[in-house]
Amino acid sequence: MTTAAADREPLTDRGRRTREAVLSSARSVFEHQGYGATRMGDIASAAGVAHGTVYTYFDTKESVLAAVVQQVIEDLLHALHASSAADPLERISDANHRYLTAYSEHARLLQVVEEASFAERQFEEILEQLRATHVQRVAAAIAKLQREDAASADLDPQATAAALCAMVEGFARHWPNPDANNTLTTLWARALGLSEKE
Amino acid sequence: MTTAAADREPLTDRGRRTREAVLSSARSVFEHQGYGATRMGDIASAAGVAHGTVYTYFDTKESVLAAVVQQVIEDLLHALHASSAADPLERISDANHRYLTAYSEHARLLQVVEEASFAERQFEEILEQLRATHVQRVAAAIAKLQREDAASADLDPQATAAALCAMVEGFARHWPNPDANNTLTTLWARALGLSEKE
Amino acid sequence: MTTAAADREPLTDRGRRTREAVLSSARSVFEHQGYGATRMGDIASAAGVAHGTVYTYFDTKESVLAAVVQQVIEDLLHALHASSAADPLERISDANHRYLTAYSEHARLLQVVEEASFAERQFEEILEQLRATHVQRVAAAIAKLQREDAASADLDPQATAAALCAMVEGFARHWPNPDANNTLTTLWARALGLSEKE
Amino acid sequence: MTTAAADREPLTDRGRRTREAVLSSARSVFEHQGYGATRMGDIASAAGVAHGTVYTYFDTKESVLAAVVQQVIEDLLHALHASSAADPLERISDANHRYLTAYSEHARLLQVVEEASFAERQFEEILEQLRATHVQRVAAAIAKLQREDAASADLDPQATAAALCAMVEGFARHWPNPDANNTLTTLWARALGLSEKE
DNA sequence: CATGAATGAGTCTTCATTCAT
DNA sequence: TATGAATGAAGACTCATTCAT
Repeated sequence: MTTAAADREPLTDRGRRTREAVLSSARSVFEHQGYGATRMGDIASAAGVAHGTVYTYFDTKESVLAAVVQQVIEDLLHALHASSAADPLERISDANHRYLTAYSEHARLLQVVEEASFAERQFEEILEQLRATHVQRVAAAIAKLQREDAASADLDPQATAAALCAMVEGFARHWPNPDANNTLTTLWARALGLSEKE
Repeated sequence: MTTAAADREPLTDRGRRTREAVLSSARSVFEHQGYGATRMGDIASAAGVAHGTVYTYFDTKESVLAAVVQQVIEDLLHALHASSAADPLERISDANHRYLTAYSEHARLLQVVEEASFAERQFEEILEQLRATHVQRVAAAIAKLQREDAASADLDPQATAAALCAMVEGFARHWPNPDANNTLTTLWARALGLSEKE
Repeated sequence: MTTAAADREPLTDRGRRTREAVLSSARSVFEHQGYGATRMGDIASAAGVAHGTVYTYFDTKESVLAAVVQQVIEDLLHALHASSAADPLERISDANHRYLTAYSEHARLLQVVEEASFAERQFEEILEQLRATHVQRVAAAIAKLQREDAASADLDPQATAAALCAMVEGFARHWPNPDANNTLTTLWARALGLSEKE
Repeated sequence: MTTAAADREPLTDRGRRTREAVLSSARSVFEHQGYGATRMGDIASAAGVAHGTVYTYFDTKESVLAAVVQQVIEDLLHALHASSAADPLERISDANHRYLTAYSEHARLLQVVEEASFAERQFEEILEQLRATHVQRVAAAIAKLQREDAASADLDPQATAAALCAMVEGFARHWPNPDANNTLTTLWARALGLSEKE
């Protein structure tokens, strides 16, 4: 609802192009060097602009990352929408697949955000928010499965969701492999007792 | 010969005490401020020694953290020993309990190590090594359960272990709660199909 | 030919209006923020024009202030004309009144000029010139009073004028109050020995 | 009562010497170049120390000036003590002489402080305080003269003091000449109506 | 061993001015 | 004329590390 990374919007096309170039270069440089090791000059060079030009659109290094992150977060939140599949198993597989895909694409940047979160509280909150959202959605999905008698009723949706989300995130972060989805879906299904149904 | 992060071993008793003080203060300061925000002077002040004294025992800031980390890693590796309980469920509960306990105790420092890992490759390797060890042990445990027919045979021990370890680590990091063990043990048991046995 | 600080004269009506707007905004901004703290962009914003437009009419920040100052100096010099009153006391009161009034009106800007005089020699000279003129006029007035036997003959007009001018300026700068004129006139009259007359 | 310019006190003799060198060089550089035009590096070079050494004792450029100023203000306040002479005229001459002497010695630095006062409020307050103190002391002296019937009773001590102090300060600032004291004393005496006595 | 002073490379950020459109 | 984007030199301040005592 609010564009947190407003800084200074370009008014012309040329400006728009420059800002995009800076943003895109920034993402690339951040991913390669991390937050702390990235110099504002690196970003400028990568974008092919002068040192000071970065400050035409962004106030600080922090706000450059914030702008980069905004897009990523939007993408991830988008990937978190519940699946509309009828079959419970498929729903889970679907959701995990979408999240794993999105997460993998942004994995390196998310790590950078985590690094930055030590220096700037803002990013800690962003990550917390993202995780909380993920857990909420999964908890809701579990509750729904329970109402449908498709998942074990004795599981606490909230705690279970937290654990399963941790698994997905951790898996995506440290063991990125193409088969991840199968493994995860199987484990989720078993953990939730999906096999009990019907 | 034994201590890898020794830098410069103290020769006198007084030296030994000073080094300990520095190390202990360092851990505390790192935990409170993070790696990047910690100044060598902060560590010195906290230890009640002069600025330069830290360099009597450690070559760099990095090596101070390395020395602090060493103890933590040893403790965590120790916690990873397989349980000797006879009951499979108990074995899992036992192992997770020990790891969660150890992890919680060192959670903040491990975060700091993660932060430092962006600046100093050394720490990235340490964390990777720790995770790999964790996964290996869990994979071995799963394989053993499978041989005992206590766990579903169709699970890939390696992949499953990776996912479950990710769950434990993520859970310990972001949702530290006292009931964690119950939740985790239940989910592990279901995921592994322990209930199928007998 | 007449305006010394012209930089670039506007050729069109629109230009004339823009230049006036910039000049007027500049004065206001300088008065509020001082010379050093004023950014060219602040002036542009206040005038409702683009950043670069200021440079259409002025070469440098310094020359903007110079243009602003010019008007002020003219006004002050105008206020320095000797009074035409017949009564000596009235002449003094009159002159001081006019100067104090003019000074008060421009007090803040004169302070700004003083600030700028540290960075740009030009303004130091302007202030010196203004003071010198003031002293000359007062010295002449004193000499005239002496010739009329209305002021003590043993006073050195030059030195006395310098001291009295310092008093007026200092008073106007640091203790601006509506009663200033009375106090000053009384002191001047006594100092000059006006009461001795008749 | 409080040492406002504490920053970081040296603990050793060597440190004490370095701090003094920096302070003394700083004063000299400030006087020559003004506040705004002085670079921290200029101060360091002048003191023969490395760039960073200045920061061993002072937090900011501002605090360097504050430390320099402190000594000056103390000296000036010291010069403001009332004269103990019996003769009223002598008392005035005495006091003015002392103040003019002290002021002249520090005139350039006081100008620099005035310059800095535009950027840093702290210095504005220091100058205001100094002026207020001066006025208070002079007002008290005038009141005393009035009680002794040595000065005209119809003068408002406060307003008169303000005007006379302005005269002294302005005179000292802009027309530093060796004869200043005679001129000022004469004018003060006449203005105060000292001649009326006896 | 311990101290604390000294070093100086490194970085972010500012902003007057220039320039393409 | 007017615009607003681009430039890049400049400077304050930090802090890990070294060194003289």
